Amino acid sequence: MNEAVLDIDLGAGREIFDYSHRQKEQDVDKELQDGAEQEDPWPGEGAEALARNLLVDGETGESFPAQVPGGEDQTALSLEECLRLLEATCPFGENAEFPADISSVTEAVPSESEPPGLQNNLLSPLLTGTESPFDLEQQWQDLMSIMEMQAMEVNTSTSEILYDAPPGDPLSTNYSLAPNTPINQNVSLHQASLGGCSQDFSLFSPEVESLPVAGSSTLLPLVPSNSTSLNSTFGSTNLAGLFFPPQLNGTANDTAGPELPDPLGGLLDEAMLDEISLMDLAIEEGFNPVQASQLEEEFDSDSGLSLDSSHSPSSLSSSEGSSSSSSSSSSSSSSSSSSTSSSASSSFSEEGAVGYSSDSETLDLEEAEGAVGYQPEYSKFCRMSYQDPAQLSCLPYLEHVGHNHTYNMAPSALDSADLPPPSTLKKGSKEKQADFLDKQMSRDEHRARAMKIPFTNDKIINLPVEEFNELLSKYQLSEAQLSLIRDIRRRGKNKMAAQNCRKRKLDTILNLERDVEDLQRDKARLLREKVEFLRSLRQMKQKVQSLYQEVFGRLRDENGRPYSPSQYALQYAGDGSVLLIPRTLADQQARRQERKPKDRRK
DNA sequence: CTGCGTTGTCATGCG
DNA sequence: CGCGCATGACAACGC
Repeated sequence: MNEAVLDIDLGAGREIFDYSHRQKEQDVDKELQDGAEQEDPWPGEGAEALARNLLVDGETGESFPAQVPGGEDQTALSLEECLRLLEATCPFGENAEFPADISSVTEAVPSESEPPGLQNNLLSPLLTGTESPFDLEQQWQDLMSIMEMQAMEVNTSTSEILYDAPPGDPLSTNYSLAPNTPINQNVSLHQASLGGCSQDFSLFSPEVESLPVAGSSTLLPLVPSNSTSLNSTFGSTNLAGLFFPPQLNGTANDTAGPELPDPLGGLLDEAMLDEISLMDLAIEEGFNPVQASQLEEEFDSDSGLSLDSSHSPSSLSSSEGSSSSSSSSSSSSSSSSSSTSSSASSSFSEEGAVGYSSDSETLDLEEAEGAVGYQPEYSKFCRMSYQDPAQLSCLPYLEHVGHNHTYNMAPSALDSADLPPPSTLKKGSKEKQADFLDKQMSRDEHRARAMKIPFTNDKIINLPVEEFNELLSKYQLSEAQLSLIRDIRRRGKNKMAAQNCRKRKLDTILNLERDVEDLQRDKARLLREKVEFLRSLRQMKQKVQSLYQEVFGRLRDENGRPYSPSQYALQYAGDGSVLLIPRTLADQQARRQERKPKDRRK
């Protein structure tokens, strides 16, 4: 949307920008896809190997002993490789500052309030958080928008494929799996990032999870260190909970997606894409506006585009709001075309008015043919597409064929026409012809003939002012004749002006429709990209969580017993070390950490 | 006959 | 002020 506004503010038509712009977009898309592919082959055994290495890694002096020496509350351990591994799998590229970003996985903290049935209390953190309703609305809007886009795209034969992914497409594969995927949908990742904090803070503290969302949920920046990006959209998973029985959400471990070799990584991936499976359903079974609107009401969505817009081919009014700002872009083309017409009208042609000849006319129609939707209107415009008045007047007999009300006709017709109305004419071939030709005459031509105007109406109308005055001066004309001539000229000019005006209006409408389609495509693309980002993000978080579990599970106290997740937590320190600290201490630090962003906002 | 789309015309405003 | 143009509104016309 912003793009469109910007486009218009620049005063240039979209046609000018679109090519290079879309090239760039496609490049970005490619890069994003590549990034997503790279992250997929997550080494399932990586965590294990990592943990093994951690026990012996003394490289940085941050290693931790496999056996914690007696009674120590804090145990330093190295997660350097863990971080490195995560960084390598981070879809956001080398910009990721992972030592800071790992703190963003605070929702992965084993929570004391978790149900006791979970294994070691370690599996749950990432999967059982509470979801802020704040994001639900946003997510729902996005979802509705995507569905809307797809309903439109499916209903019309467009060259652009949005979610009609090929059978091998990872996304679609996942989406179709989603409804049967028994995983916890209540994933809370709102407090995903605390990046940029130099102070020691609790890693995986449950307290942090209750933090209010610190950022806006507008766009998803590419830079992972931006905490708002992580906050923005992870509520989407809760959407799945709306549609699938809650009992499906309880069990954690399950099959991984085909493209997700690691068992843990696949979990969230499938869960994350639940909402997209709805989109697939919308495509395959047809979008149900009633159901959607009910759900929409449930979330009080204020999605920018109305659902009806995708179903009503002539819903120009519904799209006017979103495209009203783009009228200036179409007006630019209009002005250019009007200038051509004005310059053309200055040149005199023997017969027929020089009408609005827009170069964009054929272009419009051609593009409209391949455009998304609005096919009925296209046919309509085809039917009423403007005939060139000059062409028409060159073929006067054609005027009788079509639905053409023009009163222009060839000068030769003047000779055989009479003033009395056609109904008074008698039978006879000549009279019939006269009748026919008489019908071709405009009222003004009849009047001109009646007033014995010595030159054709065409000259009256189309001659430049100077030549026109010259012509008038050549003849001795009465005041009535001069008045009629002036009226004829005025009406003729106005007639052409009206035709041009209507043509412009049609062009404007077509341009606006194209703009709407472009914007809808852009919106769909952005939503797609957003989903991709979310998928990557969730995978990353899943990996961090599994690493946390792996590391924590391998910790042993002086008696060789594992630490209780309810009593201890791992904490990431600013210097790169990871500490094992009591929960109470971690909670305190988490609360301190929580207040800081709040104060900053004030 | 009615509805609708097309076209011409008029009135008006603007440059 | 006249002119040309643009455009909304209206009416006529044909299907």
